[in-house]
Amino acid sequence: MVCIIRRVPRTASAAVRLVLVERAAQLLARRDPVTLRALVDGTGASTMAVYTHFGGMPGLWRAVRQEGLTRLAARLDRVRPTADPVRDLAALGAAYVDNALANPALYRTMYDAVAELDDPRAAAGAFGVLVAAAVRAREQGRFTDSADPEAVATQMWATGHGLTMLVITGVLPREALMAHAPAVLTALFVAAGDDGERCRRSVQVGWSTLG
Amino acid sequence: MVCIIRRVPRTASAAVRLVLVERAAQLLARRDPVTLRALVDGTGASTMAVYTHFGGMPGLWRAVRQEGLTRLAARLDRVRPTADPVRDLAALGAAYVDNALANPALYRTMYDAVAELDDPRAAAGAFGVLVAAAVRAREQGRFTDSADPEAVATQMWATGHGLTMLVITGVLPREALMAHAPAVLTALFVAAGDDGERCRRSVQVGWSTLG
DNA sequence: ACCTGAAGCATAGCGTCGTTATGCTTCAGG
DNA sequence: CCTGAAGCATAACGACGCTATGCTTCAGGT
Repeated sequence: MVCIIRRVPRTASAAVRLVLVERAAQLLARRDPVTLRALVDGTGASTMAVYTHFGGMPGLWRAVRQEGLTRLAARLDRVRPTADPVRDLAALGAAYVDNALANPALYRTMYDAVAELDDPRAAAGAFGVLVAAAVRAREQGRFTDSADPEAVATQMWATGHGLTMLVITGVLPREALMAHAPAVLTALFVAAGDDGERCRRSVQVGWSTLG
Repeated sequence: MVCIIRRVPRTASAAVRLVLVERAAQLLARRDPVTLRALVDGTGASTMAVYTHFGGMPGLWRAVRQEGLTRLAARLDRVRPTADPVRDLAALGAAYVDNALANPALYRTMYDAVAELDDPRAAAGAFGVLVAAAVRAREQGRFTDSADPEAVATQMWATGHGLTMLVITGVLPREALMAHAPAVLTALFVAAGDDGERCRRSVQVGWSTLG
């Protein structure tokens, strides 16, 4: 029988991977060019490390996108559900934007080729949190029965992504995001069936969790 | 007195600029890497042409972004205003999306650094068309007096950009755009004050101009 | 206890990238 | 006719991603 399990290398291979990905995130945050030689300069490793662990720069970028998605998922997990699912949806939107503004370069990198990820289930998981909140909103009668939770989540995602990108690229100021995001979310939730004034209050409470 | 007006060079300088920018757009559309040497290979010019006319690759990218904006503005100009301003807003959204899907690589390039354009007035002009339609909607009582036309236009832009980017990057299928865009637009216009059913009809008519 | 073979890594080099220095050609203005 | 600046071709430079090569290390079999 062929041994499928790869033997554990003497230096924990996963550790080198983490160091390189984190260094890439550092370079991105510092707006430094993420070059092969700049990556390994700080770690003491040689350029070959990128090829043994990632198979080349495209593989490293894939890992970096995965890291961005992991941070996003962790940030969304910090949003604890409450009795008000519409507030929760707004809070998830605020957390999403908060994460993007905290790591703008990493956020942009994610969407360079988000279609090809190492682990697509991580993306599905993060999106599932949004859908789950929308389902609860429908169960509690805030959204009409004909409202599709996946559609609401998709529209939230798309609008949030659009506003976030325009702010990150410098087209719109940060204040514009704070001004428009709650308004757009309210419009979407009201269209899904929520009562106008009640929705406005829920969104305001949920969005204010951003600080 | 010093002559400020530059003399006309023997080969019309503007022509070379246009050729190079168009070649860049070709390479982008063909998904070929836009390198300095690939640019000049087809034109018979040498690499120096890029430096005499654009001062380097960043300058060329600026010109390419401007070209993308010009095409977008031309596409939006083809939308003739009607008696129904809400229909017009939806038609402008459809034209925007149509242009982006026709030139996806050029569209992405535009937003790589849309904040730094050669001629920001071109962007303001294209955006102004959107604002003007929103103003007409308010004047005709479709939107409430408290609705801010610029806010509606900004929210339309952001949501359209988000949906478009998700489709271009391959996250969402094209059908998703056709399914969600009219719904989001309707939600925004209803939030601005339009009547639900009337808005739905106007958006459907305006969006259907996409074909 | 020795041998074997694969994995991890350092070094050196390749081709291509954007960029620049240099010199030739062309032509308007005096 | 002379002068000087603009446009362009050539060649070269440093930095980039990538790869070929050989050394070191150590688990697993005999």
